[in-house]
Amino acid sequence: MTDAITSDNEYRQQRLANMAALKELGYEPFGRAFERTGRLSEIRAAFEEEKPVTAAGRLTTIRDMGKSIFADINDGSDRFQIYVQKKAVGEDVFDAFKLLDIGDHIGVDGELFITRTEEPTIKITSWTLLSKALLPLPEKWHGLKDVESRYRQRYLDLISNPDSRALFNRRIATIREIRNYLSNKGFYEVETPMMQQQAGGAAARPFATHYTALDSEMYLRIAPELYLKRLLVGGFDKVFELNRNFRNEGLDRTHNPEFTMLEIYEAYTDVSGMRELIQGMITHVADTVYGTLKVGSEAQPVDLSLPWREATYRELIVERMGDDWYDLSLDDARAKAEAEGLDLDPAWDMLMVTHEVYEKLIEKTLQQPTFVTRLPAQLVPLAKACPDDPSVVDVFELVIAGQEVAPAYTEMNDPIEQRSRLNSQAGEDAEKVDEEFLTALEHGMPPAGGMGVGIDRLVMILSGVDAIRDVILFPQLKSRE
RNA sequence: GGAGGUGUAGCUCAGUUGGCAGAGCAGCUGACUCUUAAUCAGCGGGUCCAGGGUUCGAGUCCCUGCACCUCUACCA
Repeated sequence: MTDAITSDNEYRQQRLANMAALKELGYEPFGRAFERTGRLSEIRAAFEEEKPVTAAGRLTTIRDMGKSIFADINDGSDRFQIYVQKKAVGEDVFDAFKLLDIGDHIGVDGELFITRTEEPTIKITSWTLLSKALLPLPEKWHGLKDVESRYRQRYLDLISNPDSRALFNRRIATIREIRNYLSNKGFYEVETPMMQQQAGGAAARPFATHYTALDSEMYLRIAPELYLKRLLVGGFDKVFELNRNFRNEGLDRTHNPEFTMLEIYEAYTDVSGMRELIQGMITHVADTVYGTLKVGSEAQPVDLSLPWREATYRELIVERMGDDWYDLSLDDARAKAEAEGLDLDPAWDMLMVTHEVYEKLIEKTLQQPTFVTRLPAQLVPLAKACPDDPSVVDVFELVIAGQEVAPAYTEMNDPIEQRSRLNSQAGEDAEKVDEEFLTALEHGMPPAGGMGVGIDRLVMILSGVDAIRDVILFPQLKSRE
């Protein structure tokens, strides 16, 4: 099955024979550029009976009626019916057409008409072979269901499963609309290094590689953050980067080792500026791509109507675990959490127990968009403290459909404080601290709000799919050797 | 890392108690000038994921491995 990619079976033999026969008749099996009136979707949109058109596409079905043939071609924009009549094209051209197989790319000249069953159709006068397909397509009715084949041979999935193609069209449109939105707000899109001497800006195991010319170890970035902040120092007041991050960690339903991340930084604002921005951005995408603010799936409906709920971390904990939660002794709190079915590490303190409650019992239940604010400072070492309470930080986590979609910070711009936090984070690996970044901060980074948005996850939530592999064209899979 | 599930024709799937390997679509031959999952008649097509084992006999039972899926654990 999936490993028989170039298997030499009867289908391939038959198609090779058809190709040889066509060659014999003067048809070049692998053609060159072919000028068409337009995409099939454009031809359909400008349909006019008796209008001459030139079109191209892949043959997807053939209905042979004897002296006339109906077939469908598809160019990725649309499917369109063509009609080949022996009387109209002549016997030689007609007989040669019968040597075509489903999957072949052809170009056609003809005239538009509407059949008795009211199907817009091209009645062809001539056709050209553009590319012979030597292997068959998946079945027309059931499509390609085998999950592994759908990922490994995504092209077959895209050809035979219209839902999959539609989902990737939405992903493409989502990314385009995010860029439009941010560009219209005056943000500059920048590109910063994906290969870094130190993989900073997040805590994750990086992929390591070796740069031969410099004879040095390099890492694929786990986040662009530290470079984007250098640009804040350099005078870019509104920047974003929308591109790939790489993390050398496990694979599962919601994690792919390379994933698409949007990071946004804006000078002279703070976390509340980010809140306005993300609400505007996501509702813009929903409006323009989905045409509605009611998105997600039937099982996981999401209503993006504004305003979105805002709740402090503490409020959510108390709401779930009772007014007295923060007055309980560690033992009593543990007992209460365990009674809720949580499995707690004996070494955990109150902070960790409480956070386990948040992650396991609360976050997953936040179906509608919720800004969780005022997180404990210990959990978020790189954000600024709230002015009225240094034990909590001025951040939010936007949670939708039980998933963290966008964390935002009022960014740390004090180089002294930043250095001490990075040092304590690095522990004994002092060389892991990005000194050049700290130097940049000492030149003065304006106060700023910053935010990260996991694009794959956003697409999953808006489209209501639950596997990240379904929104990444070529997800990571193990080698089959 | 752990547990469970799946793997059969190009594709989608059946396969009973261990007893000749099945269907639909696709392919091939033939019929058919408005079909659209075209229809009708006929014909081919298998490394049953791989490797061992049990048995007179294994797609089916046992062991090992591989891939994929789900749950779980780890992962700021």
